[in-house]
Amino acid sequence: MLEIKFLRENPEVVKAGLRKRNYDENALQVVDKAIKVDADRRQSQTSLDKLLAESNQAAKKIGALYQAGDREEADKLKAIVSAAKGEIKNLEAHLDNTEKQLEDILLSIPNIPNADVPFGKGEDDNEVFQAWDKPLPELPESAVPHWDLATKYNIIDFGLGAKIAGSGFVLFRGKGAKLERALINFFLDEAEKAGYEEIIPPLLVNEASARGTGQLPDKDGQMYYAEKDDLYLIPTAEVPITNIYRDVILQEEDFPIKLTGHTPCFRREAGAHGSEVRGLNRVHQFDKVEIVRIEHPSKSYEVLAEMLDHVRGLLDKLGLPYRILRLCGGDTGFTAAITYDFEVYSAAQKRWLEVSSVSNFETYQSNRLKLRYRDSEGKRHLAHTLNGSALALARIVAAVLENNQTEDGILIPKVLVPFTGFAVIN
RNA sequence: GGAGAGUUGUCCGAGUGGCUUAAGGAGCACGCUUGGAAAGCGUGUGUACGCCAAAAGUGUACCAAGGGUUCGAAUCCCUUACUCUCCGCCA
Repeated sequence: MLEIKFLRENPEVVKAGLRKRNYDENALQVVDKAIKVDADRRQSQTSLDKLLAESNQAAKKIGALYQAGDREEADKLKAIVSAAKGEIKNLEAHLDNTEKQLEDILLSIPNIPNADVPFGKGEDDNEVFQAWDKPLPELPESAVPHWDLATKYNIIDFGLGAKIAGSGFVLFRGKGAKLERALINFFLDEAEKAGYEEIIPPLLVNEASARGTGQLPDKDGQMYYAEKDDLYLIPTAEVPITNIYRDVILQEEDFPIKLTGHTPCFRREAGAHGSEVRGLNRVHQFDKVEIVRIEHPSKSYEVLAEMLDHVRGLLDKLGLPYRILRLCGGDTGFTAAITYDFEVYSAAQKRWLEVSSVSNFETYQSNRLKLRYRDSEGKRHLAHTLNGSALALARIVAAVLENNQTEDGILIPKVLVPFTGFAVIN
């Protein structure tokens, strides 16, 4: 969430950011509301602190009086302090209430988009940041989408996924499973080469972690929730990995922090149907390798560019046609300051599929996480957090299967062959 | 799942209602001392939110978390989390 101090001092900057997210004048009032509640909060605290200071002093005096044997005077003072307790209780309740109200308001305000983020309402307004400038693959008439290839070669079974778990769950088998595992290992090895430390985190997280990275409260309902244990299945490795640094004060020399991890990702994604979501296009559980960076604010945009390069490299090596979108204000996620989406061309479906989303959250997550660093003068500042998919597996599999299909089978990209142990699925 | 013992600052560790402003030690930083270092000595050493134009300063809260008792709680009571030991179960 945004820092109240920033909001108080720069209300117009915040409003300009919210306009980019298509807030109308009426909705913008949330900013003034926050400032008003904050003023109330500070005033309440000042009064409460004063009362508490007085009562602390009185308590001390009572102790001294008892020790001096002056019970009468002590009892008199006791009566006075007791009488003031009601007012303290009231003020405490009021302060508590204002603090909660302020937090609710702040949680409802999304991150301020970076200046580079284009205006726009939805996905149609996203800017093509880097187009695919070579010809798109041409497949023969006989080419089929990946769900048909999956059945033809018996490598992915959607029916069994549905039988065992439900619609939206898939089962990989044989060479399909091996391909999935090969991609995971390839992505992890590439991340390791780029200097990322590999993490295997818990796949279930507590509420504090889900709040820390911003899945709660705004994305409640998109996560699977284990009620008996009050735990959430992770929608992305970003959640457990970034939360390593919840409530942490780093030293400047701890930067750069580069972490990666493969996890299954669980998403409820209610309400989608049709060909858009067929096959692997949208599933409840998919594998993903994530890269996470914790950075000094002065470095975060440099690092963002570096992350884009890393993802480009992966797709180049796999030989998949891709383009990069810069998301517009209306499509940029709640917690991100800027997001670049990578889309891969899936030639049989003739569709672009999102396979990576790389974002700089600036201080929005770190403020929730209380993730800070100490500068050379010993002052504390919020760090910047960034993350990106490198990459999301299911859709990559779809594109690899479709784009590389031939009469004689599906050709495995060269870089993957050492990981799969076979060069063709037939 | 059952029984018991714990959780104090950067770390170790004392602390059973007011002489605690959290003892003592270690670490760290700075200074003195030294040819230089070690030892020794001295000083300082957290987080959050207020007040103040700001710095200086100052107030409040924080002894796992949240509630409660009391004029006053690290200390007493309740709930929860986590750690350890033993038993049970288990890949």
